[in-house]
Amino acid sequence: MENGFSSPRTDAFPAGLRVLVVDDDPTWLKILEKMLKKCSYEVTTCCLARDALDMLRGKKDGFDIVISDVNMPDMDGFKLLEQVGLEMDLPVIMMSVDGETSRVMKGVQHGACDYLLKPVRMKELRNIWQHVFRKKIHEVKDIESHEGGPDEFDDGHLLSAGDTNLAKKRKDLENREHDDQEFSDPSAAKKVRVVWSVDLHQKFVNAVNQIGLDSEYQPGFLFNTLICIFIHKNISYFILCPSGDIWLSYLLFTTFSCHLNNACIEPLCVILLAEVGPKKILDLMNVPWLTRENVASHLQKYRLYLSRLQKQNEPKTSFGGIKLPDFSYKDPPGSFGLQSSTTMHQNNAANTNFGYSGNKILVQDVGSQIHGGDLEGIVSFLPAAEPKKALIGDVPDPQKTSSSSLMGTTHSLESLRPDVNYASFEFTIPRQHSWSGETPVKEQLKQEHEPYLLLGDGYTNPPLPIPHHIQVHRLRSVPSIYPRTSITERDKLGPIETRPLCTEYKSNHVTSISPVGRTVDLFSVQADSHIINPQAFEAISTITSSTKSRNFDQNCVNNLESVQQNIIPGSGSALLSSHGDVQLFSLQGCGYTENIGLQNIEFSDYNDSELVTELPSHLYDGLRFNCDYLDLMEYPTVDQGLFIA
DNA sequence: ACCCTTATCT
DNA sequence: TAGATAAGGG
Repeated sequence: MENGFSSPRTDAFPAGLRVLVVDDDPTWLKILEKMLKKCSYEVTTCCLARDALDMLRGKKDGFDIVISDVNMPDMDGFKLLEQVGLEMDLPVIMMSVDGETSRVMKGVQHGACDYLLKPVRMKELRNIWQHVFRKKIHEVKDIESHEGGPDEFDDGHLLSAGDTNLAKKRKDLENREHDDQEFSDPSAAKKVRVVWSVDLHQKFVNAVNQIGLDSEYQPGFLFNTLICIFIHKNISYFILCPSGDIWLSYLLFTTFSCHLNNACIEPLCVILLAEVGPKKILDLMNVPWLTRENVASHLQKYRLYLSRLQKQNEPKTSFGGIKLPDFSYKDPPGSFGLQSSTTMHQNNAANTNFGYSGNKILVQDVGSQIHGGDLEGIVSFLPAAEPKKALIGDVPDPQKTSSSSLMGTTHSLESLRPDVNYASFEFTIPRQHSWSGETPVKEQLKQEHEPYLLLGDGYTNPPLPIPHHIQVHRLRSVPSIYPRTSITERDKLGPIETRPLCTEYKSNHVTSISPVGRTVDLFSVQADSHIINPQAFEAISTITSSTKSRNFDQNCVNNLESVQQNIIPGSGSALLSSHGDVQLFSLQGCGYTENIGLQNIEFSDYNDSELVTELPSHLYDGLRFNCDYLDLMEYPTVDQGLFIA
């Protein structure tokens, strides 16, 4: 097509692809339009085949590709297909709810370049550009003399087209033989090394950063863990909501928030964790010819690069001048794998350096003065028994906490990989309670091999004035570039049996920090002299098990109970109760002898069986985060562009 | 079946 | 060295 992607000829080639969608069903039209737009395509819809034809005729070069339903009242889809084939050389994709071979064959015979089955998946739509692309390639080839063909694509990535085709084709092979023969000729098969130009790398980095920022709900995509920190009666806690789906986490959190709210507890901050994998990056990058393997490979190098970078900065890596224990007992920068509980145990004893590791974040209240090395008051956790499986039957002794209790816990999990995840937090709390989002909390996220047990000494802290309204002012998403640590067992959650009681809790101000670059200097964060509750964040350490809970109601109740039971006033250890997905930790600072007093938090609502419902999809919208959190200024730029070169 | 990470290859 | 590929694992 001469029209090619003339209009969209931009960096992001497939973006702007002009698609004409024809379907008599308005609902489908809408859906498709939405999906296509999501792919950054330029979409035109039409519910009548005739109109479609008219449009095409009247606007030659107006479209790059046509997607048409097979069954339409005014004109058979095949007929349309035929006409288009005759009059204009546009790739046409047919679709229908019926996958009968003969039909598909018919479509193909009539010249369809693809045949999609409804419901159409995003993936498929994302790939439709290929048809246009291929056509283009062929034309260029035919002309041969055109050396400038590739110029169409500024990145000069065209070279990899063949590779792309093959790669993509591999997957579609089963049902797309036709395409294969038609498009993957020998010449195209030549594989070309992908060159990660600065531009491309930038896209990569952007994608990484974006993960965790994109607030739109996409099942199984993006976020999957949420952490909420709050203080109650001078004791800080945090809730960990690991799940395969951030929204589930969010719902759980939301629900919990309501109770907190009732108890006049305000979350200090909310952190979202997201896993970053080649696939997601690839999707976000939206670079057609790139393959997952390409990204995976690059990601590997990137991680190495980051760890190198980190190592350089290591000496500086101390909190408030405190030298942190180093747990990376093993290995070089490259290995950030997750460790088994056992390993962790060992590590605990060992001293090593910081390292990154998946989904482990380190947040520290920089403002508070932490005494390095002082591990007294180690935060402990008490994984609660999971109702059903009771895998974690025994609650470790809070006192023993740390490694030992962890051991016990994890060991009881059979095949289940100890879904243990430690997180330490390091952040600066901007003075006051200005959780208004105006004072962005800067957080330094760090990843390390080991749970961090940083504790401060006891301080004498004035009681915290507790706001009456809980509001999540900040939501930070923190995509982890490092391998996941199985914080979650995604998708195993099953239907949520909870009902969001306070959807209004959705955050209004979400700020995010750089997912990746965090290592490097976020430490510059100012340590405000007026920390709200220094003691509160002395240390945080958490462990999470991903045991699933079936019944949120029950769990919540259990939670509460266990919390109340387990609280050991003055123990200085953290206490945790958990139902599979939400865990509550007390982060009591040393020297504090106050009871957690969650009595005020009522979970009774959960007892209402009527509340047990599946997560209504419409809630997603309601829970959609606002996007105003994208404060890019907060992004460290460390990694941008540094990698290359 | 799919995706991820790591190690190794080129 | 950078990127591809193979291997192992969840």
